[in-house]
Amino acid sequence: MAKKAVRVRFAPAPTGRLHVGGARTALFNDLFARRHKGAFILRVEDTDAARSSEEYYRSIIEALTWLGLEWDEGPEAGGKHGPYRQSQRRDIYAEYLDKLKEGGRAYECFCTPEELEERRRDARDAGEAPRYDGRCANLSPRERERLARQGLKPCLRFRLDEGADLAFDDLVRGRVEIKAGDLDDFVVARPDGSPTYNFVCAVDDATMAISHVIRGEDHISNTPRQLAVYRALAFEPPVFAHLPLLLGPDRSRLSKRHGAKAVLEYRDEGYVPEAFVNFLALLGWSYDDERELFSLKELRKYFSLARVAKKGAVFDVDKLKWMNGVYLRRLSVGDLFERARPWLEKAGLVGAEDDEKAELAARALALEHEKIKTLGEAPELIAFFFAERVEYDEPAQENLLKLPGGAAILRDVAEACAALEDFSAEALERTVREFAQEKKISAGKIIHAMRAALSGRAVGPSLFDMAALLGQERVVKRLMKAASAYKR
RNA sequence: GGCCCCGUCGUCUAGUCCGGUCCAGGACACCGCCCUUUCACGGCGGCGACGCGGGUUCGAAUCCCGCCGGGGUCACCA
Repeated sequence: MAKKAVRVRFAPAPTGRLHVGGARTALFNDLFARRHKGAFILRVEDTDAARSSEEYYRSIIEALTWLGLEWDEGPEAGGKHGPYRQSQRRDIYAEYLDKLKEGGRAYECFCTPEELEERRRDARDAGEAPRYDGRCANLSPRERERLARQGLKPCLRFRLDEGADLAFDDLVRGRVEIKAGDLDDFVVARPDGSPTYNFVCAVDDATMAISHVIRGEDHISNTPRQLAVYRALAFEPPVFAHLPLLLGPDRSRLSKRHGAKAVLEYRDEGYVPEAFVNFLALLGWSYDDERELFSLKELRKYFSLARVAKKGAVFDVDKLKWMNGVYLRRLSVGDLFERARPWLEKAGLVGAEDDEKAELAARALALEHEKIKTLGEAPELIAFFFAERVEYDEPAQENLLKLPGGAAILRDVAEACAALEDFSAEALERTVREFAQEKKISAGKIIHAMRAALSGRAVGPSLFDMAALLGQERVVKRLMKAASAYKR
């Protein structure tokens, strides 16, 4: 048997922004396609005109692009199985809808949404499964005519074959057994003729020659219905792989109620795509018992559905943050600055030009390199280098107070600094240590007080590096300022 | 409630198919120590899990049965 070419798709509905769950699904599709040298198709499921918007479509594309995913066919990429927006595939659906009708696999149903809703409620109250009872399944032509004359517009339902075995072999979960008897005749087209999800999904996957449908576990229950459509239309069904869901801290499906954010929000907070993708890949997939750092390229080489877990995974921001730090640390100081630049500009620390401010920011950031976890933290980490006046936070004030000799000592330190000809970190350190010894004060105390005076904080980069970067003038000024603050 | 899926440290997971090498390995988080001018980085160490009950077996996280727990889904939304 000739192996079918691998073709997978990611099919978002542009009714909202791309969230982490969707991003993970898209990523796994990309990885699977690359791993098997197949094609990755982007299909836009915009049949719900009321809820779909061009703006959401744009933002989804933006998010996928940011992640670094690449699709071979899609609305803009083109391809020979297009169009790739469902709103432009009406003719195709109409054609297959006709086939369904011709084959007697669809029938008109005159029940109104209100009636159906009521029946569902009753069934639920009676503790029964709320399923369509098939009352319109065998309407005679005369009855149909009578109902139509009453002004009722029928929708079209799929006629399920009660005896059909709709089980399938899922690449992640193994065999999933579902009997047709557990399902009801579902709607394939609304009264206005517009087709619904389970129908278009099957038709699209078939006509786009999709070989593997990789999607979230929440679609498992739709699979038998789609299988039934494949069968009725004599399509060869694809292989299915249902990914475990992404969970919130309470282990229910991740949603906005858990503060689940859109992918682009993570970008805006300063997470880098290489870390985000790496982290996402590990949510449900693993390589072995220890390796967990992978580039997109490596993921595309190693990914395997066989190693996808069945259990849902909780999205752990702490670990994402750690991983982001790992990737940030791997950057050269120049790259780190360039990537943090948008945040620095937004905070007003640097301008668009490469001037002294940019130079200072780049060097300051280099001193905070091993500490930064997200690019969004960059401004607050180095803001004190730019501050006109230093504000002392609580711990800083304490360190200032803990300095034996207080203001007088600080003034002496300032003088010593002012007297330096060579204002390098090394010279500075030598001077301060000698000074400490001379005054019989622990170097640590002086260093802590100086850090407080220079940055207003108790934590920060190596004091001498930071002082050297600040420059003699500012250092002396800030030390004197801190000394005078004691009197208050 | 029906149907479907899932169940190893707090979290992500390795191991489960082919039972012994697992008194269960790695990572994040947390705690301690070291390095050290603080924080961080790094190093070392610690805490911490096979949901429960039966069975099969010389031996079970791994096989079988039952139970319990969690989740998903039941739209003219996708």
